[in-house]
Amino acid sequence: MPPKGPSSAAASSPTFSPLYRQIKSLLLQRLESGEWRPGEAIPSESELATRFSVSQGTVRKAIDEMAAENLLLRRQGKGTFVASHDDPRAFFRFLRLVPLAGGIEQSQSMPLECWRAKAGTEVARMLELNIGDPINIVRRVLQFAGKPVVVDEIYLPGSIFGTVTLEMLRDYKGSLYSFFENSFGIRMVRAEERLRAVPADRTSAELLNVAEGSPLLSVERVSFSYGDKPVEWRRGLYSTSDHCYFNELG
Amino acid sequence: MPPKGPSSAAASSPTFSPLYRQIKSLLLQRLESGEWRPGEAIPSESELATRFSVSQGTVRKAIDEMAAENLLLRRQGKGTFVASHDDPRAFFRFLRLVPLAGGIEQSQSMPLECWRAKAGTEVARMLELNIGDPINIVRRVLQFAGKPVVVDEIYLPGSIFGTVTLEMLRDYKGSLYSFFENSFGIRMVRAEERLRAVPADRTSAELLNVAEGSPLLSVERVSFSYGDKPVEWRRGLYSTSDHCYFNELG
DNA sequence: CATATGACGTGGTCTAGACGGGTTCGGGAA
DNA sequence: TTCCCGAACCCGTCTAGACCACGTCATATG
Repeated sequence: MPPKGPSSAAASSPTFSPLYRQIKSLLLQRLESGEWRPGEAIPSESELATRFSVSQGTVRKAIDEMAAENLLLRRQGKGTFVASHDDPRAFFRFLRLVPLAGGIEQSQSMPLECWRAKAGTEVARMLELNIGDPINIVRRVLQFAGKPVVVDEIYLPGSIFGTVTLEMLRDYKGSLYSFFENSFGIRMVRAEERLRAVPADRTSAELLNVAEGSPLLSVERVSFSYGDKPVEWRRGLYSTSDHCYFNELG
Repeated sequence: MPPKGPSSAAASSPTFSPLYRQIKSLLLQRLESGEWRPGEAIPSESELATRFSVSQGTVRKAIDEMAAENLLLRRQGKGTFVASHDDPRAFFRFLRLVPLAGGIEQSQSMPLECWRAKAGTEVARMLELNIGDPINIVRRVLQFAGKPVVVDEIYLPGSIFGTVTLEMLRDYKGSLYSFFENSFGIRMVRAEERLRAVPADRTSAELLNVAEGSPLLSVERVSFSYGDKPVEWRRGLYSTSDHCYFNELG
């Protein structure tokens, strides 16, 4: 069979994209539709190749890109799997807090409140909602080695999360994103964070056991699911007396 | 010619690495030795393939990885180039500060002091030096739109930088890393940052035009050159009233 | 029953060759 | 002289097929 490629047709068209990117789009659709769920294996490279009528190398290149974006996880000898927040490796991708003293600590989430409300202007803009749309708001404290280090306020669109209750949060063992994934089928893929230094307000100071007005690290985050759809906005206040936010610049 | 690969010899040896990684190592050596300088083009894929007696695809895979690490820059039709901090794209990789209001601002570096000293315990540990080794210390202010936003203290090993003077810094137009690259042939490849919120000390507060004790973002950075060699340690205090530290979590 | 052994399916590596698309430059046509 | 077009060279894409390394599982063997 002669190479087909993007020859004759569609070449140099304004919407042209190479074959492997078209394959990637198809795979992304499958992920987004939930046809393959987090943790599950997707079909083998050779099967996908025959199914899409392309060579194995083309499928491989599509999967390579998706693996580089942490959407898929390749395991030699076993197969290719949909990435999941249940995987311990995924934990530290979204929580960049490390102890100043070194070592690794286990974190524990302590939900405080959880209620339903209507989106204000800021939350609506961040989550691409209309003002007044139903949202869930969660307030929680994150502890390291038994000491409170982070106080979070988390906003989730009601349209896709339905109703979240304090009980559900307290009962779930594991990270919040793992909870979202298993309870609502929503997988966080990417996030943008904006960091500032701010003085502690009264209530946060009490929760974190620091003096009112002392410097805290403010971390505002928008998380995106498949297709760059924003599905979470949160603001965290980090006490950085014993921990720091670690970041790697490539 | 039959595929050679890692067959027969060296397979499953403890120090085994695939061919394309060996090629990558060879290319890294060339970069490290300065045989190919930043901004220059490296030999074409086909020439490297014949030179190393491997297929072009193997060279391609080695270069792909290095391009993903921002060590090389591919340009279709032109060639493959050694990444350089002169490239405007490299600017924002190492300065994650963006205006809160949006938009893009030009930054300007204002060197304040520059002197030679001996490494203390902390700097020596960070830069893998011996205590007492000569170092250069630079203090500077970074302005955005004419307003001071960052005050930096920068430590550079004297063994590789020689002596840096205030005049050199003031005369150079461009980023600091661009200066290091062009004046000393040292290219920063990677960096680790640790962020905390701290109260402003007296001198920093004056330089940044904020109240003493007000919250500042402390950013400690170790920068690495080729071969993960630490070649810079710095601490910056960021005023985050009009700017924030932007980070993307993949 | 417990443990080797080997077949089989998976991703990982490598090769060889073809063609597409971007860039540059020189030579021929207007 | 100016402009256009093709050659030459680069990276980008795609194919086809080979073999390797890893993991699993059924089966044979003690």
